[in-house]
Amino acid sequence: MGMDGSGEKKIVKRRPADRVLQRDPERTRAAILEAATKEFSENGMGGARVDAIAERAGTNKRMLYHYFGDKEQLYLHVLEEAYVGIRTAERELHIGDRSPEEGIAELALFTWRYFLKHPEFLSLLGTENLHRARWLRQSVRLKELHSHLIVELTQVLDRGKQAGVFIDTADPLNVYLTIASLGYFYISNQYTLSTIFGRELTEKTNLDAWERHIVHVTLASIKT
Amino acid sequence: MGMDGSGEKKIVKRRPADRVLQRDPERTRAAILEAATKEFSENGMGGARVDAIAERAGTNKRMLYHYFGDKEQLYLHVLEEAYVGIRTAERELHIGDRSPEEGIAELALFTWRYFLKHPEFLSLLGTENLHRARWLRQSVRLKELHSHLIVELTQVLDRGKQAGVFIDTADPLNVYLTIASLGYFYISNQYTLSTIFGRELTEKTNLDAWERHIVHVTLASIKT
DNA sequence: CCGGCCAGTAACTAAACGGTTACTTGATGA
DNA sequence: TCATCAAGTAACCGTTTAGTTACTGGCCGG
Repeated sequence: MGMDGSGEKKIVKRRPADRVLQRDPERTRAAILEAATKEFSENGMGGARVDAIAERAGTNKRMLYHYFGDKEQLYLHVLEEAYVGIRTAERELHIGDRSPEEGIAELALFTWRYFLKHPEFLSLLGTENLHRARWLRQSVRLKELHSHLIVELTQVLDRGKQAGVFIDTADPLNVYLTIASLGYFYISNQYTLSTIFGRELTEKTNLDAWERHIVHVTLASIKT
Repeated sequence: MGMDGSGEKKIVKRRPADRVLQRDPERTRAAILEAATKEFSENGMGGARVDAIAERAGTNKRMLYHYFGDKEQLYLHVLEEAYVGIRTAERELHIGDRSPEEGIAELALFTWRYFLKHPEFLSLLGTENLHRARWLRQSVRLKELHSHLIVELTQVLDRGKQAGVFIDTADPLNVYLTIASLGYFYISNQYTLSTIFGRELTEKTNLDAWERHIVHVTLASIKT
């Protein structure tokens, strides 16, 4: 909070509390991006409405086009921001700090909890895949934003193999995809699943049970 | 083929080969449904275009509204048809015929291969979940079309537990969701995954490897 | 203190969209 | 054989949509 540009000089800017809605490019830009994230994740690319985004952001279409060019570029920014979000969070994670088994469990827990906390990210992934990664593929920003997890995961698995606790055939990408699969499907398909099986999957007890299940399955699939 | 209504009576209908495109309500209806399945699975509910469906079906909008009411009802028919498709295929499956382990493996293989063969079903599931199962929930037809697999799966698991090959905590729904997760995620997210990991997931060798992986993971998670 | 630039507004436009109307064509049974 | 009704066509309609234009107002450097 309280960012006031490059170095506070002469006078402190007076900004009366009763008129917060003065000019503020960064605030407006951020508001549009947040509103767009909601709109796109709730309605997909085809269902999202530019007018709705402007209204949700408390501004108007002109600003949206001013800052982001057009609907597609705005969507791309939203998608990029979402990827940056999970990659940033991943950086806090150090799965090599403890035992290999604990490391894998930690990765599974992190992924599951991140998905659970950010359903809009899963929704955007779904939209992007519906369109065959049309925008992701043309994103220069995301091309240089790889997940470093595969590297770390490879090391953890190798340590586990040498210690004799993991099977030799355990593959890093497979482990990562397994964890992601179990988390993604449960959350993104909760509505059809709950309807068909007549069981509320988002109840606390069920969520906790699935969390334990993911860790169990992942470890069971690679343990000797 | 060769369905000619209720009982062939007096004369065989002459239908000259050089004028196939005569009146044929069933053909037109089916063509619209097929075209709609493609359009909805490729573009989602919001992105699908009624004009595009009519054109793909080789007919016009009037017929579409004639047979299905409006866009939403047409979408519901498409969704229902897709569910009927997988449920019908499931009926061929008898996972209790052999050993418990083979039964589970068979279920995993069936699910994976069905998903692989019918990506449009996965896409429709994605669209439906984006909209929080809005249409699925209001479908009377699908309410009485449960998967019988959970029942059969319960029996197979019980037999395995009694034989001492499966752990006592193995839960039918969890097993089913595990299998579905691993298949669904790999296929529906292939585009973003391939882009990010720089590896073509749909290459034959990778598909085969993942098929084996699903069976391995599923069994490893429930074996004693 | 003021000129130019940028944040912000609102009304507008052309095209696309879902859905309808007015009409034609062809099969069928009394 | 012809009245009837369903199948099928095409042009049309009102609304919504992404994107634009013409304008207002605040702020900062010279």
